[in-house]
Amino acid sequence: MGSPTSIVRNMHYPLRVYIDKYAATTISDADFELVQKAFAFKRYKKGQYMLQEGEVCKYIAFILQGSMRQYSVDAKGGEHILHFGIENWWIGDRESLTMLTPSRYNIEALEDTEVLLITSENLQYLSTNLPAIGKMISMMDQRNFIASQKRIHDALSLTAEERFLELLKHHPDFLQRFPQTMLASYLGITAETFSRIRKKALK
Amino acid sequence: MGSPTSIVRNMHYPLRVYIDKYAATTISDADFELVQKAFAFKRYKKGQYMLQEGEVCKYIAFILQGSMRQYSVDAKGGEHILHFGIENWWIGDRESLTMLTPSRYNIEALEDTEVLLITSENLQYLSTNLPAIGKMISMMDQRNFIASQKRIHDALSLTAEERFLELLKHHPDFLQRFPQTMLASYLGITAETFSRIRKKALK
DNA sequence: CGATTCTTTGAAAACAGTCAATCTGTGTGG
DNA sequence: CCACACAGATTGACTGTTTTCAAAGAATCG
Repeated sequence: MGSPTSIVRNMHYPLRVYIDKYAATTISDADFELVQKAFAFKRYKKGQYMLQEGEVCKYIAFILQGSMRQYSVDAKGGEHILHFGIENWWIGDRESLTMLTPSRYNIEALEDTEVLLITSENLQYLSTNLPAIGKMISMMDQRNFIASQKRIHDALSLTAEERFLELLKHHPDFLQRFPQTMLASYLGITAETFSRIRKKALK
Repeated sequence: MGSPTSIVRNMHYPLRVYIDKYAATTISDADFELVQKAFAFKRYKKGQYMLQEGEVCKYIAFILQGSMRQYSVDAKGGEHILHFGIENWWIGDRESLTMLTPSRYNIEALEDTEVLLITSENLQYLSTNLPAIGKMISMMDQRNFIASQKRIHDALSLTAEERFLELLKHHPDFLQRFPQTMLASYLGITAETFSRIRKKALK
């Protein structure tokens, strides 16, 4: 029999912490065995794509290490970043995953990245059979929704400079981690405007 | 015993249609009895508030008749509409409801409005005891999330005119139903800009 | 009707985007 | 180790879009 550490210290451990945190319970070793089996480990090299526009998204990823961006490309070729995924965040196109429709998004690794992938079926299975996972998913949806509401509010009501300051406040780490061109795209402004605002705001 | 029509034709009927549609099942009469008991009917007069900033949101509402707006007020007193609720849509502050935190939003009836209210506890209860409701809620969350993603994308990548055209395409009824000042606020532009864009786009 | 709110229009100012040039840092191959 | 290429960042001048302020006209409600 494996000692507790054989479960605690494995590569799925961050996911276990995440589940316990958002389901507000402690998942049993037996249940977590099921969870582990439902997720597949995968590495992406920097620049590699987890999803490309037009494909149907087959997995949602839990990021163990590294980072990814989810972005769309508009008619004029401009890229718009909808979401950055970092450690202990999820990334994937939920719409495409469950509706089985072609995705409008690209998901690309920004660094060498390690993730745990789960299919829609497995997620559904865990969700209906393990109450903790059901709870976690509904919390996840809710957090996503709340974060989206804030993002909508900010995008519609704040100036570029105010949005920059919000980013600085809530994700100061992003400033170190991602190139400014991408942060600009995330805020819905040009790289030039980002540069000017940054200079002005950090004086 | 009531005939089937006594269930089918009552005021909760639109909710039943909604559940069947989004849970992709037919809910039994017995289960729907439970649902009916969990919801409370309420009328709001035009201009009346279902929620005011600073209060904790106690209910989510399913709109039977009429319309509402959910909006925030910024530091300079400007109003920003996050969401319009009309027949067969939900309205409420999910964050405040489940976190029990004071809401940043106001929810106001724009017409005389009839709703079915449900508390967080009752929603939780139905969700865990009636599979159809659990399914419906997760679909609801997902639809909300997808709609939010689109709204973020539009707010960050489209010009005011393009956003107007999107509104015209997806919610042409809104143009008739809500004053332009509110539609402008929903799109994140001023009433003056809305008026000019409208004139230009509808020529 | 009168009062209020909503809509339109005009002119000036603020804001952000575009285009183009330069600068910086990084990594690669010679 | 240097030179070069490349991607990202900065700066300036200009353009275009949206806001702001102000005033007048239209619609709605009590």
